[in-house]
Amino acid sequence: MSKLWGKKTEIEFFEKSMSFATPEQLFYVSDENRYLAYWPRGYKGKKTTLQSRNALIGDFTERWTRDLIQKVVNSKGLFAVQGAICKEIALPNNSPADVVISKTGSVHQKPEDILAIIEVKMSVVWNWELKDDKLICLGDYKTHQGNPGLLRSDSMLKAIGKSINIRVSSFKASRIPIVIMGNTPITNNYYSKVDQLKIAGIVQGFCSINPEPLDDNGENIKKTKENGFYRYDHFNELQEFFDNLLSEERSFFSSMKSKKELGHIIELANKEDSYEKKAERFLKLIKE
DNA sequence: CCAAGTGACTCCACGGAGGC
DNA sequence: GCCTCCGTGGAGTCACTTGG
Repeated sequence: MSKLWGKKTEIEFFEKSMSFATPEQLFYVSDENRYLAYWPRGYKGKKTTLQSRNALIGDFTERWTRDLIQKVVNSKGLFAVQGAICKEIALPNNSPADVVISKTGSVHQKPEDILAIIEVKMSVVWNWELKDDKLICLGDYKTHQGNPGLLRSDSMLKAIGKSINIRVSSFKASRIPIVIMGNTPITNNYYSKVDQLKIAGIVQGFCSINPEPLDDNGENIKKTKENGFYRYDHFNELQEFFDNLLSEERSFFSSMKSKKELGHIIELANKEDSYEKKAERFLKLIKE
């Protein structure tokens, strides 16, 4: 069974990165010459802002997610593609999809081949110290000054913005589910927002694949009321989510019409024989 | 009244596009 | 082929708000 995100994943990130990057590119150097992943809570010494780690952790987490999703869809004969480009649905080469589930393995994608879009928003969660070439975990995200992953409000806003951008890009994007994958919980003032985004059909779910983001069994949210956020604790749980997500085609729809127009559209759509045909007619009519 | 949280703003590395 | 510009993404800063 595949492992989800945890301390071992972060050790892997640092060890892999240190084969080509210097410690100064990966860690802050404190006043006492300690090498730290984040500034510890309460640290009052001189601080700098590390930039060189950003691209590395971004690439690592996207690759890691691609590999995880590939295991989820392997049995279906599908592909998980990192950095997928599809200009028609607002995924140009300077802002590609982090990971997509597709019928083909190519970076250049057609809208009809894409089955799901996954936006990865992950970072280093725990604090680490590099000491004598060894990595020591100093504590969870409550013990350092950083605000990792989806706990940052602007990360949430970026994710929402990118999702809406895809939604309004083309009618071809309307059947493609969008999932935001992080490795932290979300803050409580986004609980109702993620549920509303799910109900409105903009985003099909924010999730964390970090089963134990806090040490000592620290309490953290498992799910919101309407499953707009969900923490996956096992690979099987994640597998079930994607099985369900890919099992039946859905359609996103939106518009701004008068009640009179809408009533007319419903009346016309209702003349069709089956529920599916009524839906197809309705979706066709509201975009006219 | 103070600590924690929030969000706008800023920084910087990277990589692609386009000009020369 | 080189250089400059610019968008992207992770992360720190800081003024302000909120809740205990």
